[in-house]
Amino acid sequence: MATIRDVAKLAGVSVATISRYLNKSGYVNVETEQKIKKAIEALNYEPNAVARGLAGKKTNTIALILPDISNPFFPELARAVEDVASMYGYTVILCNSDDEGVKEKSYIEVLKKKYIDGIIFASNTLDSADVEQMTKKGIPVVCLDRVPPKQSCSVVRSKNREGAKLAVEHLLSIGCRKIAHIYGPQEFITAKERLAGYEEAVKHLDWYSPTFMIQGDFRIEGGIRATELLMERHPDVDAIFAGNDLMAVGALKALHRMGVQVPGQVAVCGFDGIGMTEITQPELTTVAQPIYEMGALVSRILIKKIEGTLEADQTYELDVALVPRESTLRRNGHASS
Amino acid sequence: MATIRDVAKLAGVSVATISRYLNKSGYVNVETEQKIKKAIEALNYEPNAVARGLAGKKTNTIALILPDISNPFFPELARAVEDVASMYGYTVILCNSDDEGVKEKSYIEVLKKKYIDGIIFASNTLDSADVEQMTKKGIPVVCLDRVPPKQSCSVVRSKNREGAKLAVEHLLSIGCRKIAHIYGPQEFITAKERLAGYEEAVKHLDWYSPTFMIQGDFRIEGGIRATELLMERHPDVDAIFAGNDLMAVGALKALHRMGVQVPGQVAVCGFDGIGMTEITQPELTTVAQPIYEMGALVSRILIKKIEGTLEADQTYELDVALVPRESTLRRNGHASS
DNA sequence: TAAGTATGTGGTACCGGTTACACATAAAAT
DNA sequence: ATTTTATGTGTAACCGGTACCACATACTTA
Repeated sequence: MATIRDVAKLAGVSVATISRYLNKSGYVNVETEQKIKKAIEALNYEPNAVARGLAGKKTNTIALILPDISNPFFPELARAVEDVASMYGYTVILCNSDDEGVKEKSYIEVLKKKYIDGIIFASNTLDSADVEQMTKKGIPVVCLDRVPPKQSCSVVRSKNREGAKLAVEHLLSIGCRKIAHIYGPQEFITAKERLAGYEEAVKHLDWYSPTFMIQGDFRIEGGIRATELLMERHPDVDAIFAGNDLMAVGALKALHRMGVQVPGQVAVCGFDGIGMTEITQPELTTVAQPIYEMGALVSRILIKKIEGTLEADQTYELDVALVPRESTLRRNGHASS
Repeated sequence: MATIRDVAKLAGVSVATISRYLNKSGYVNVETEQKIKKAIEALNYEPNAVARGLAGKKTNTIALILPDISNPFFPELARAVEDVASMYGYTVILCNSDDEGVKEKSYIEVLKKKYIDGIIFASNTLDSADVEQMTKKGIPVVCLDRVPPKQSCSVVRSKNREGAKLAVEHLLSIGCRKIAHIYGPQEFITAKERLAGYEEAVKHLDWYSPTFMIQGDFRIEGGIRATELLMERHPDVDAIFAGNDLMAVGALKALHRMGVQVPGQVAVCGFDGIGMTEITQPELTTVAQPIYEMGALVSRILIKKIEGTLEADQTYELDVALVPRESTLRRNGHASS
């Protein structure tokens, strides 16, 4: 592999000139430029990114720390992040934290040592102290769907509370009377907000009772269990709003096993808008987040922070949209009494 | 950030000794060791990975090039690769090639410049010349589910042909008479082999005809279209074996729209064993590949090649397993005539 | 005409590690 | 008593770039 000094020698100029030519920093004569071009061509020279990284403390690499890439929410997000990153000449390192603080920290250690240019957090454990520590060391951080207490970094999120209300309103509008909510683990701000939105939307209704709220785990299995428990406790429920799509899928599964018709007897609505919702039977109504756009945005923001084009830490709240599908098809008058 | 020279100064020794201590290469006196430890502690020293990379031409980074992480087959694979990699102290770079040669090549360019230690290919376009070029430059490559013509790298794959036969046999065993096959794009060796396996299994049966084989695109949409075409052409089909799960999901969707009962009138079987197969209604029978194990294996092999523990290029063929589910429930005698 | 400015280039220290080599000492082998 | 051998440490070149600074010309401008 040829080095910059080889090129310099062959072109008959100094390495400084080559470097200036490569980075378009400073003056280079047109004729010199031609000679350099030829030399580079002849030697098949490619500047070494590691050396550049060492000299310039910039590696053109960002990290994406998420709980688990095999959670169906994240592949699309990761794809968006990588698309944008590669468009800007950055490379993406993938980290699965399983939402465990220890793993997150250990990734961060490694990433710092590797002179990573910035980090996207879609994982949950980190507190604002950790984030501040990063940003102070000059490593930009952007968070997804989580807000460190003190605004210590930019944040991209979507309107969970509003989304939850949208879901409830939609369920009411199709004639549902008793709408239950399966909420996710309250460590997740998304789960908290969706629960809050649900409560806000239903608390004024006469049937309202905390017993309609039941905990899930943001996964299919938890959705199943919660639904079983719920239907036992409240056989009169005619709609389930799940805190995310996976739990909604679980609800669908559980109801099907119990022989309960969806949407005939119970309507089901999820949250997130993952691809899975289109392949269930019936297809699942969901409050869709713009997952790809979120990933693209978070990536773009990070890169702008890295390149100094963006200064202030801001919170970006993206709109969600209700996607009505078969699982909440309107009742023909004969809504449950 | 403290450097090795700071540590050396504080500990009152030379950088060489620090380096030897850090890498456990060469002698270091026990007392010196203690002094170094203290100094490192005091300065909160962390060796700089980029500098190490430059000096040692080893970055402890591998790349995973796949078509698209949002294709449901790959997240689990990626997770496995990353799990094993991080276990061995490696970091994983994610690349989405969309199966486009241009993108693959451009990723490879970047990766080479970054002194990446090795590459896992789960993408399809590369020919053996490209691979050879890599391996000659000392960058180990391991391929997944694709065999470069001349064995120029290690390969991990699964028994596609056998799997296809398994599927056909299973469908026959539950009483199916006319089994169609939706095959994937023939650029993919997996599609080719599964088609071959199918043909081999059915060509001796009296109803056999090439018209039972129909092309899909390895995605849901293609599965739908192929199924529509197929049912029009052959209303007498009583089983569909799809070349992958996504197309099987498409088949399920199409049949449902047509009002065809699954498995009552037509049984459906997929291939791959992605998570989605468990959430369709009916749940989908599939020939499951050990996706996680494949990822873990491919990652382990790559790292062994990097570290020189493994020499010869080998092909690892993993077993597949038929997972019978609702979409191929046994008929009660009344199979279609 | 002198000073100022835009253009063009080279020398070299530096980024933060690794490692070959030289050198010193103490213990073991001959 | 002398040569080996094992142990321990330091000097400095090197990995392959970047960028500051000095220096040389050629035009402008005052």
